[in-house]
Amino acid sequence: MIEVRLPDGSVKKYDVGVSLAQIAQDAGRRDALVAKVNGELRDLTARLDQDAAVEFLAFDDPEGREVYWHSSAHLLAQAVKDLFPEAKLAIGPPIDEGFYYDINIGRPFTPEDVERIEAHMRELAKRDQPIERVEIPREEAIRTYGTMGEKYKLELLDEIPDARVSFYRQDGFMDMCRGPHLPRTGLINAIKLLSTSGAYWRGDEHRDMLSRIYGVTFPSQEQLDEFLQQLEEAKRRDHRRLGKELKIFAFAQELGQGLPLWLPRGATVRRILENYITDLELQRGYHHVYAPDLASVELYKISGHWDYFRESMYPPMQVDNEELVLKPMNCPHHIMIYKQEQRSYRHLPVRIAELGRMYRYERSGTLAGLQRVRSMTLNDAHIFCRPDQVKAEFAAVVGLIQDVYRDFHISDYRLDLSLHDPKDRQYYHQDEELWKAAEGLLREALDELGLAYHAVIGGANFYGPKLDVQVHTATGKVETLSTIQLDFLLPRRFELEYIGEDGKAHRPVMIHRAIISTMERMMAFLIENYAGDFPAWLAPEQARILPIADRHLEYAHKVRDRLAGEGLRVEIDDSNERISYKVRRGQLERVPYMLVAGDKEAQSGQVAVRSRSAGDLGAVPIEQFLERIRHEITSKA
RNA sequence: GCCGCUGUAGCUCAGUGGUAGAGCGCCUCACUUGUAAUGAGGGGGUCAUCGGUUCGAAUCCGAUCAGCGGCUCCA
Repeated sequence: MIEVRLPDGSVKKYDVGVSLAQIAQDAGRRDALVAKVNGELRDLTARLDQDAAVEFLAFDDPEGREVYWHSSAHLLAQAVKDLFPEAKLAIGPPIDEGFYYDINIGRPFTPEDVERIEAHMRELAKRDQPIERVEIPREEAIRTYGTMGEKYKLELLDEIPDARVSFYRQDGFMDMCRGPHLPRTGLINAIKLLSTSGAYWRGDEHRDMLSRIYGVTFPSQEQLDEFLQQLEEAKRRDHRRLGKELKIFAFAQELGQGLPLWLPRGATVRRILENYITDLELQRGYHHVYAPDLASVELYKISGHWDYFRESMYPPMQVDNEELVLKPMNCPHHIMIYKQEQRSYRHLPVRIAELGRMYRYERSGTLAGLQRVRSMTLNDAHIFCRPDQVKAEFAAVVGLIQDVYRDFHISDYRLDLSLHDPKDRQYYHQDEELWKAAEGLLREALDELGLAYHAVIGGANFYGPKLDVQVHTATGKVETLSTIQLDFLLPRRFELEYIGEDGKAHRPVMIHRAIISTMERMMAFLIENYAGDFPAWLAPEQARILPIADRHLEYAHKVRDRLAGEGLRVEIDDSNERISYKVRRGQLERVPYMLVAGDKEAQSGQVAVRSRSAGDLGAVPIEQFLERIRHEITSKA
């Protein structure tokens, strides 16, 4: 007999060899998809031969869902193999929201193919086949896959050192897999294949282009419907759609790809953002500068951008005896500003900031609305400091980020510690000592602040490691908003110095940082985060006066002048329309306040206030409304 | 850049080999209006661009450009 301990603390005795499925059934866990035995995920079909702590995971558990989607990927592969026996399977993992499988059938999947595959998956699921784990000797696996011509599987097998490898079998279909998996295909009820795309084998653009099919599955149709509805909701938040609707920015084919136009309303919001962050930085000891958009190639040869960043730069243009490029980064310029005077240790840190316009050649397929563009203005700054000041400066930047995020109500983010990949000799400078020093220092600084982060190998810049603040876009992608980068390299390349207490020259450390990202990306993020409803302090139009009839126009102008005189952004809807129509238009254009002005209001010096979110608030004196919106603006509510 | 999909009026979309349509927006007129659409009339598209097939192309084919979903890359 063995003892099984369940999460509720109860202990049950079982015969050796009892299946986890049996235990789940006894525990009344009909929703169990997979088990965790002594903290390790196991198939429900697995058997126990010694005492263990067992818990069961259902679909509502992230790990349970992962298994569910992993098995769904197998089901997809099985369906494809049935319909396209010549298909070569690559990999099919679960992802955050669903799963995919990379497959090569020698041509892309057509929408019709996908429909057939989806239908066939349903059929296979309905057959409710048991999913079994089998372990076979490595040699046998190589032989089998060899005769099947499964070249991707063979390559994967190459990297598995174990003598025996595990496979999962359902209904005659076998796939090499570590598992675990669902016990039966019948648990997969609601199936939707979402999209197809090309994907390089092993993510390497020099290798085979495979066809990837994305899908998602749920235990019930209701859950699937809800998921699909959420996708629709997300589309409504998409900054590309809202940006057009709300006349914030635009692209023109005649202008070129990735080159956004800021329309008046967007420009207004941008100006507020720029003033906001500039003021904050000035308060915190930054000095704002301006640098030209063009610079000599020489500058970037010194910095190393020419060697490491050239493919993201626009090609140089020859003018007279100079070779000029559009600047892809602001750091070398700020370095030149640092070098304008001899610096003493007493002057450090020197914090040089700029809303720096940059141009980067991004590959056309990567451009996305304002999230990824080719001309952008970065809320950039470079802090030149002594080594002993790095941690304090780092902490100050983190503090600034936290303050700013509070103002913008940003709470859903993740910290990535982006480190260099020593194997990538192409992109990273080769001084391992410098990497060690910079990365070590960054980790220390983070640990001292008690910040939770996760490390990303290969995420660093060529000159140093960084801390990236990652946020989600409406379409579910992850983008960097803020970044803090530690750099020991450029000070050396530019031979930066400060005179120390000892009267000798020392080398400063550089911190590159961006708080509200580029104006473009921040704008995209804010549109999505607020779903188009900018709070009053950011709204391009804060209030709109709606005269009831023509005879109220004069009063409307008086109100406008009063409010505009206070610095508010106010318009009058003087169109020949009924009030309900003007209200409707104001709501659709997301104006935070509408001020209705009719006979009553004109007589009493009032406005009937309508809030975008709360509706009709009744008539109040103009001064009272002013007080209300002023408070709302200063509190950034 | 690569793979796939898409491209019709300012916007959202219908039209699938036989000389271009709707709703909204825009303009004009009337109504002078009280919190999410007043009514009537009007203007507006070389159907992304270029080339081909055809008696005839928005429709079929090719190329180019742009957008979208991914891959790769990144603020």
